[in-house]
Amino acid sequence: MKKFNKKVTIVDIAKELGVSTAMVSMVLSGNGRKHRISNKASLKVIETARRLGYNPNLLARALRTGKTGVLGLIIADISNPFFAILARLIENEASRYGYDVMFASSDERAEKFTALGNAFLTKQVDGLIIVPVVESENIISEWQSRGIPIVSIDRYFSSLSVPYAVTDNFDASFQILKYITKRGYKKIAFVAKNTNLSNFAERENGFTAGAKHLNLKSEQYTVFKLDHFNREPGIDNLIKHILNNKFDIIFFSQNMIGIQGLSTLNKLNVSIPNEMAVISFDDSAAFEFNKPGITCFEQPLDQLAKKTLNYLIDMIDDRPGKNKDNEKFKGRLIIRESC
Amino acid sequence: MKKFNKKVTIVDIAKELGVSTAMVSMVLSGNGRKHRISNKASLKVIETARRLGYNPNLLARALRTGKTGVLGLIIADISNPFFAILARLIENEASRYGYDVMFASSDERAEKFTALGNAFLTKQVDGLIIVPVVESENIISEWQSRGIPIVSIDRYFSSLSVPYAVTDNFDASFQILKYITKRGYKKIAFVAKNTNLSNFAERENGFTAGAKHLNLKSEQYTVFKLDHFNREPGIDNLIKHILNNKFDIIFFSQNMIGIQGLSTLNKLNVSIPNEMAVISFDDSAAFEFNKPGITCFEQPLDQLAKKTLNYLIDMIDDRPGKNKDNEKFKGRLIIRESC
DNA sequence: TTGTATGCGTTATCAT
DNA sequence: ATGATAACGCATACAA
Repeated sequence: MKKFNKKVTIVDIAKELGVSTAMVSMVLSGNGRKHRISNKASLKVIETARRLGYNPNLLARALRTGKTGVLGLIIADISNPFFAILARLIENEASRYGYDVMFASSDERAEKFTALGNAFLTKQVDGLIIVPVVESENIISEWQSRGIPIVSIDRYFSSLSVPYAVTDNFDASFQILKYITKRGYKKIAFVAKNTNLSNFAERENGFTAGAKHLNLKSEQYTVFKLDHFNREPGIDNLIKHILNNKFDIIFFSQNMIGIQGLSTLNKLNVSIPNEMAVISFDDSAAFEFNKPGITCFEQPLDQLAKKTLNYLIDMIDDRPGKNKDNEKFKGRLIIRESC
Repeated sequence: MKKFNKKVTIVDIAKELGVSTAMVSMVLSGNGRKHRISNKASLKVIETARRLGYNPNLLARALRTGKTGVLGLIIADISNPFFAILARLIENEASRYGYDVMFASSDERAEKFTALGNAFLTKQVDGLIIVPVVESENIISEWQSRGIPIVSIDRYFSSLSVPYAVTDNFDASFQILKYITKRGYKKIAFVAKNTNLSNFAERENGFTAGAKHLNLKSEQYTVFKLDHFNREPGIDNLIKHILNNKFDIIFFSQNMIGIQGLSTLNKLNVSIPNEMAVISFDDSAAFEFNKPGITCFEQPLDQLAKKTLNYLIDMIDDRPGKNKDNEKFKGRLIIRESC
């Protein structure tokens, strides 16, 4: 593809006006006043720039200043609606601060996560927003020690001092459990992921701690764990097992697990909530449109996105500690008919 | 944030080995063989680079070569699952070619679309993948005349010669209509968007042309149009109108329209398919989990993504016409219980 | 086979 | 208030 009009640079403008590129640069980068460029000179420059169709080469500027105006976003999978919505909110916030964002999906794999982050850094992104994956502490720590501005969202590692914005998952599970018991259910199946990622671990801890706090007997609740990577189709069997063991409610600990579990229940023609009640973390179109609608816990994604960018921009602009450097946000129950 | 280890550059490596930066550059950019650098020299350079922890500054390279290795993706809204899935497929394909992608959501607004594209171009993306919006012909045409590699996906403008990969929407509607009539439905409400964007227009054309081809009488089908931007909540009223006028099936022309319409039908406790049958363009979790499941038409998104990147990479690498420069792909019906 | 020198477009330091 | 010029890190035409 040939470029027809070769690009016009500050040199062209300087030549056209018989002034120095220094002056042109100063006014065009918005530092005219700071350098006390006269008003008429400024205006002339601006006018000529427009007339010639000047566009700054942000690449050159970035090379000089060290700032690209681009953020790297690593989530688990952009095609998962949970992350898609999160990405949209992050996009909006980033844009408010004048940043563009490059995204990529880690598929929960540490090697891919590492490669993606390194690729972004080689491209000189100004900062990283990450959804950390299993076994990613070391690389994150390395990035941080290199001075990369980095914030994690949705999950965090307590062993690291990386700022984060996450849902208060412990409290969330506790809330859900209280609701379940208030509704009178007596034997609860908590379907979890077999992983120690903070978000899932705290959901489980919130559940078990809540059970103790509410004086539930051990026969009244069980925690089942599914493979984190969804490599085995274990959910069908698990659901059957739960059905066969007189549980009266299933508490799904996540979006995708809930959707899959629901799909299984539907296939088996289980009547909800009569034969089995259901409640799940995260909302989803599937939950809204299932009949009956599935009661669920909605995370405060907008707050997570806002706070994440707050932190990140502060780090990029060298204002550490202007904001408290991590926070957990409360979500809310969406009551429907399944529980 | 302070960077502790100042970055190591090819200069450092050259100094360390007492060779020229030219040589280092050649081997490190993978052009060692081309320039006939000796094997031992190459190995020494590579080893030292690794030892010193060298990372190429892609910004500098880009400034020099004019290629950033970044693609700009402008879709309507990343939080819409349709586009989220598309984005994921595009991400995968881009990665196969070694590209990263910056994304942004146009919200179907021409001004935003324009601003986003220009911002990406100022950042020197190597190419643009766009879902064109209403009134965007001019700016697209301008980009193209500037020699920007650009491919449109999902929709296209026949007035432009921009390569595209889209679903054969005309054929799709025809297929759906044939299925509807084969199933014996007699009075069809086609719920469309009031826009002349190619994808929606061709769905409508396929529908009306199909109706004529199948010798349907004009009383047997009606096209209803909703505001493209969803500014008015007209769908509730429209659904009621359709119910009151003895249609026996609704054909939703799109994802979001189908979901909203379904929501309304559910609120009104309409029994599907007895009181009203339903079929929709695009699949969705809502369609899968609704009871009854909604029959729908699935677009071949993977093929669209693949072809889009084929075209784009060929343009970037200056191989115009290696591929046929636009194509329409067939999708398929997913039969469920609603029709 | 390797080195020299220059430029990509911009910003920023020092002069004047 | 403005100009000259050296960087930023890399790639490449031309020499040797």
